[in-house]
Amino acid sequence: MDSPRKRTSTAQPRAPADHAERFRRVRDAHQSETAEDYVEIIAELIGEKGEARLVDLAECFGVTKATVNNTIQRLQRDGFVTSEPYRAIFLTDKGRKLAAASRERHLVVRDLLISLGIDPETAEADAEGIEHHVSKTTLEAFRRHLAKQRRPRD
Amino acid sequence: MDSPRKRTSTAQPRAPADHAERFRRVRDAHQSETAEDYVEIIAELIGEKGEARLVDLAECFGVTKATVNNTIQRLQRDGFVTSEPYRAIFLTDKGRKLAAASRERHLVVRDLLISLGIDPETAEADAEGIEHHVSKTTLEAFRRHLAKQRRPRD
DNA sequence: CAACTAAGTTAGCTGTAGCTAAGTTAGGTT
DNA sequence: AACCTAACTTAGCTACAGCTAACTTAGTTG
Repeated sequence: MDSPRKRTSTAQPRAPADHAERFRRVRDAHQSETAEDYVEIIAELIGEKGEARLVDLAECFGVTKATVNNTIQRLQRDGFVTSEPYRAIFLTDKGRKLAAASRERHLVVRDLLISLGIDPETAEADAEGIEHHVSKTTLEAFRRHLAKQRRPRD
Repeated sequence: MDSPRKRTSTAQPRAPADHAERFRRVRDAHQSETAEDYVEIIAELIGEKGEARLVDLAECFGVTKATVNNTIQRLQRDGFVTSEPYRAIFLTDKGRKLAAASRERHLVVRDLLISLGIDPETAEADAEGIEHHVSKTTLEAFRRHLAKQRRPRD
């Protein structure tokens, strides 16, 4: 017996080194990353070309078609996309919502990095990894900072 | 035939949507995350108690001892730690170096978040996920921003 | 309309990262 | 010295995320 997933909210009296919960959250974020990245790109492709093909996704992510196929099946299972054999991939409502939120967050993160003097190239690249770990609270703070930057004297 | 891992630096003439390289970097970051998190915590435990026990790591990360055992074996294989059966875990030079760098980066990221008005609690939590995706360039920019904050009139 | 090709699928492999359950070992207690 | 118990290990499972190789389908083109 050894189950670490229990203490979801036992209100430990200020655990000495409560890393556990934080790491749990990072692990959870990793779970959602793939979905977020895929729906974001799918939305982009649909916007650009009207549809998202498996081969385009493979190209975009730099992985094989087989890998994309696997992932799409998972995303379909989880209700983010619809796809029929040999046909293009489309987003469900759930997928579209996630895509919009992800995109917005991505842009905020990227712009924040730029606002700190990071070159757009690097900002774009780092935002890709960072975005998935930015909590609501932090995202809000980023937005506030950007707003402040835009109208310095106020 | 379908290998996406080839184009390491073929200097494509400004690829239209060169997401691929970015995503590749995010995947690479994920690879190193575990190592960074572990050596950081191991260093901390050694600092506090003189040694790092498997059971403490399990507690810290909120995973089972079996999982930690696996991970430690991988870290040993990769030359970050030394460990003998039923004994505590210690860092190699390589491990210590990684731990120091990770810790420093972690602190910079956390402090940057705090400097943007995020509460320390959240900053600490988000830093945990974000730190692994902060490039050298970005880290430098973070440091500059912190330095500027500390002496506003200059 | 036949055939070719690009797109998509399937099968089967690897490695990481988690888990449970059951077994060992080391070290402290009696 | 014997024995408990906590710490550690091992075995065997799941899911994700990648790969290659081989196959099928759809769509274009001669």
